[in-house]
Amino acid sequence: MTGNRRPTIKTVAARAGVGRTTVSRVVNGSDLVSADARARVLAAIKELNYVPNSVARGLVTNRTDAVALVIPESESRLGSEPFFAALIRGVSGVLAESRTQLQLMLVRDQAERDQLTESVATRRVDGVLLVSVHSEDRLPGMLEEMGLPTVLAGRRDAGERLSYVNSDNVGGAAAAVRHLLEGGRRRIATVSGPLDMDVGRSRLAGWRSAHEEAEVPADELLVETGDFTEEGGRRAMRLLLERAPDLDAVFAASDLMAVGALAELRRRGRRVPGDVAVVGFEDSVLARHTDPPLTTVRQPVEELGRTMARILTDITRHGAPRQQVTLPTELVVRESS
Amino acid sequence: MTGNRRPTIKTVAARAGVGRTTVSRVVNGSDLVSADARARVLAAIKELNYVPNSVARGLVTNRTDAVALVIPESESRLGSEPFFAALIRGVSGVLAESRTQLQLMLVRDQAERDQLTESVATRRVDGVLLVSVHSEDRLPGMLEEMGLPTVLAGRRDAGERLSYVNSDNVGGAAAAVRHLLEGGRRRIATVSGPLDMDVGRSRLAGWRSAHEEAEVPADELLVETGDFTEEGGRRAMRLLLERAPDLDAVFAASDLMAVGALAELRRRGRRVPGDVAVVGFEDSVLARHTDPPLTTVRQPVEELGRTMARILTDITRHGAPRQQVTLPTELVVRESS
DNA sequence: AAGACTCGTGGGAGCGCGCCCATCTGTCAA
DNA sequence: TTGACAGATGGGCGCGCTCCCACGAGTCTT
Repeated sequence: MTGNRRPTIKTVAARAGVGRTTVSRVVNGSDLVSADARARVLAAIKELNYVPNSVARGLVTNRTDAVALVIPESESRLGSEPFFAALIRGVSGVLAESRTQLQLMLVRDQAERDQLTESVATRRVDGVLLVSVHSEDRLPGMLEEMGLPTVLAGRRDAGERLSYVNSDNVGGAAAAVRHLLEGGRRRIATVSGPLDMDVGRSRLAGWRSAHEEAEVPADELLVETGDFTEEGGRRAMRLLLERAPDLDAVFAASDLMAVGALAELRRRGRRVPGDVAVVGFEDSVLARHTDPPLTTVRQPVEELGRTMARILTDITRHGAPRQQVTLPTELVVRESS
Repeated sequence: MTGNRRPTIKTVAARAGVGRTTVSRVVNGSDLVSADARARVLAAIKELNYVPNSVARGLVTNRTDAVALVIPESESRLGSEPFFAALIRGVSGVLAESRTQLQLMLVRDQAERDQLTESVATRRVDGVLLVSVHSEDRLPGMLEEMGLPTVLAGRRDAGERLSYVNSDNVGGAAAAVRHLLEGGRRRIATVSGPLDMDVGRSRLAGWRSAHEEAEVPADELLVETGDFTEEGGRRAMRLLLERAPDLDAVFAASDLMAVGALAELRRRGRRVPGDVAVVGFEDSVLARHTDPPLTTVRQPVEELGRTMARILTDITRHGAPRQQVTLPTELVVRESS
């Protein structure tokens, strides 16, 4: 059984008594084959246990049936992980349907990021999914310039021209703040995300717009920037408490930062939600396990992954044009508010 | 810039005024090239922005410089995710060094699993990393039979013949139970993992051996099987409490099951660690965020991933023989015990 | 009955690359 | 001067596949 090489299309053709082309047609589902020939070929394939060599096929078709998912390692650290796990799950599900391979690329530093362009240039993938792009990021542009279809998770800014799938960050943040206002809170602080990312700016904009809408002045003293990590949330909370001891609520732009804020509040002896209400963003697994369970804005991460994969597939397989999609978010009220 | 096709080795050869072979030699680092020719080729490569087509190369070398990481989707659900995230991080780090691509394959069901063999047979990868294999799993054997180097995370049973990297499950579990015994506990229950997995059996064996060693009888009534999920941990805890209301400690074979156990204990009004001490296994991010913070056995997951990747690379690149490695575990005492 | 189609079929060419082997150049010893 | 040899170089070939196009056999039309 072992020892002799894998059968090629030639072997199968000989076995079935037909030409290579006919075998190729059967394998690729062309209907320009007689029932008789098709049957013989299929039999031969089964007997020989033939599997087409996709590398050889890729050489001539100039396609690989694989896409890359690029994730910056620095931001996948810590508990941001649930986000990536859910994303991968969504992406993977859709890709499996279209028999497309998923190349995972964790990018640690700039060096690896540069290398990425090259690695992608060797035509190992038909398209790229890009996560957490910063505003000034040049990678997406470079990829498009190379003619490689690209879909972003989130956008670089409001004027994004590439394909992307985004959550309704403004709407979600506004809903969170509105909820706090309705609960009678008036000094609502926010731990924002990095302001060089659209997701950070948008969630902050939602915080502002909800205040505006309710005609409650938004005090800029109540804004502190975090970096989406637990430690960043803790640090921001500390600064906020020092600056505005009278705050009665916090909207953190991520669950993980909310966890940090909770820890700092506890350390300072502030009760949640008694003294200070806390709301996060994402509804990761974390949110159900904090003490108290965290009110948060649910972001459909898995659906986001699915949509990204679907758009990319549409582009690579069917030549579809660029698409920009925004998915709705939803407030999940638990006990921290 | 766009429009004209990517340069091939031929283009570069013409540009540099040398033959294709010389370009190939330069690209692949052969030293049978004069300094002069090498310089000209390198210049041409830079000018034309040439990147070798790895698909074409793969066709002739019969290598892809890619490996697959296969993860059963069912078990990556819920909060088991930290494990996979850390594993991926470790694997990815080592692979990046050897410029190897990582194909991620989430396998949802048996159908996809069958398809996997085929997909792997198309020679898109040089080797396979396999996670959470059950004892009767035939996939590893099939892969090896196809001549595809395979490294397992964990082993199928004590007599495993394939390459694997394992944690010291017996030792870790024994250390956990020993710790509980030293704390004066005498009725130590355990929520085991699935017994059709070596990891489940081994951690249970550790529970037994620590009892034996301390000459404390191990009551089989205190054993209940879980499935590594939070809900499974909750269910097992419920059954244990009904069967043995006098238990004063629980060793859960995973952090996630420990979380479930904690929830059930709280629901029943048992205080932790006052009434019942709880110890988990893995030391995932979860463990630091439970209430109270969870004592657990640390498993070096990222190192496990690194080691797997290293072994696989040694095999595919240098023809190294099979290797079987067991990594040490370490008890991390927090407040739940 | 002969042209005009349609359908099924298969061989040749070529995708971009690495490797084998023949060729060429220069150097050194006899 | 000649032969031997090492170093440098390039062309042919083939990896396994898809696609183009030519060809034969049957069917339909006028």
